[in-house]
Amino acid sequence: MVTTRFAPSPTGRLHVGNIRTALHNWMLAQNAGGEFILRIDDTDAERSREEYVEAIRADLEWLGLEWTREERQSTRLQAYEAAFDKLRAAGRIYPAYETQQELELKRKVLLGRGLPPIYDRGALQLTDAERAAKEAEGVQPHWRFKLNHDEAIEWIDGVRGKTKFDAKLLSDPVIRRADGSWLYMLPSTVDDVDMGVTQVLRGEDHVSNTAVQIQMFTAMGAAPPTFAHEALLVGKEGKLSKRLGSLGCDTFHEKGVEPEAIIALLSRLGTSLPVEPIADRAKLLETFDLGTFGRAPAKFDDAELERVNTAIVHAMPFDAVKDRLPAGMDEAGWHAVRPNISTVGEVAEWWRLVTGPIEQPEFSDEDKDYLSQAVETLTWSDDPWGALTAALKEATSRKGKQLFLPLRQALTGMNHGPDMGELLPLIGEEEARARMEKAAS
RNA sequence: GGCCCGUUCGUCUAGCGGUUAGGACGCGGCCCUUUCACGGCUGAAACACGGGUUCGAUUCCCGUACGGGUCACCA
Repeated sequence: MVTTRFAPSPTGRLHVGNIRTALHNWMLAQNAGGEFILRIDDTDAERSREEYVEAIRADLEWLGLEWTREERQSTRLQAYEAAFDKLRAAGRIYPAYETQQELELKRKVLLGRGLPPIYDRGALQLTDAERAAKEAEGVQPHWRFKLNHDEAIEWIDGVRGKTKFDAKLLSDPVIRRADGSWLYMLPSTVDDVDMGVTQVLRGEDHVSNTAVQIQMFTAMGAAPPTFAHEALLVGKEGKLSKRLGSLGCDTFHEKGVEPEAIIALLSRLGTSLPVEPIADRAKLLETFDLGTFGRAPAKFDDAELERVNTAIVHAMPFDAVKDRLPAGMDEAGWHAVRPNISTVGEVAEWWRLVTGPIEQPEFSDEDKDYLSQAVETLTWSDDPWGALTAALKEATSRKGKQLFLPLRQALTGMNHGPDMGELLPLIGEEEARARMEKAAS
């Protein structure tokens, strides 16, 4: 049984980076017929907001990434408490009394001396008397997890291969604040154990967290899940997030981007597989493989998303869009207009040409004569446009642009647009006649 | 600054000692077409730099440069 999870903290909307890891975890679970857990990491009561929880659910639903289980860290406090007690009893958790300012200073000093800014374990040197003194002063401790410096940290990463870490190069992480609230590291580990998570796929920014958490799993007597860390997404300019962080589902929604376009792009970007406008998830799922993931940061480009979107829209069947089309637009209308749009929202601009009213340009006398001839020539059939243009070609010396353009302008008011052969039957004989007569007068 | 990862056409990448360095998207041209789109054909376009190792390096080793990540009482 494969179980994956997506664990956002509800402090903002989902953005491309989030969406990507959510998607990949979902795909992993789908391909294995396993579970995909949505875990709301809301231990930070200050920053977590209920509206974002709802937005995250709505975004995932919109993307079609349905989860099989939902969990919430704020409901699991007693589990963290139990793990904390157990680890503390085992000597793996110790109290520390430094203020944040002190820690920052220590880091600055180390950095200034060209040393890695690792916590010096000062709290471990404290005597019982010193600790008692701190407590007497009313200083409440925060708590750190004590890493085992002698234990080699090693795992086979799903995308990076064999990965090693030296625990001495890591700071003992603070896992709990003085006020009793929890930081990311321990709850996440406890959850992964309790919820039976078997595969953790997350961004490269978590590799050192993984090193720490592997020791936590071991300390809790649990087997760690398998880990995979994908390279991060960078913007077109090569810089991380900044702009990417603001590119969320809401933005895409507003711009008329189809969820399928986002899915198609994000499931292949940064892999050795080509990005293709594939709307069929089953196909995407078939080729999804962590082994194809590159280790270099992948560039996310808006323009590429737009291209994928356009291609996907051009291939969308009527049934998939009919609920979003203007009233009265049928399948024939959709097929006529679809090649001219890049987002579904744009159909309205073109559909207007069928329903009217339209605004015609001024025609020269010559064109007016031509158009009145066209009105007389017009006959209605399965293919009125073909018949009309063929007859006019025969009867006049016009050809090419001269032949077609005045007709298009009289019928639609535009000099470009959807295929007239498809458009004319939709406009209808009566309306078409009226438009041409008006243009000719 | 330490540690980790990376650097192949514009972009995403294949490559795993000898290849005309392949593909996809994009771009140019031609064909089709009233326009756009689609489709077909075709073209331009890349191994960061410097040293090794080797008969031979895109591929292996070292260094340099550049980029990314991390070293939080954020997740």
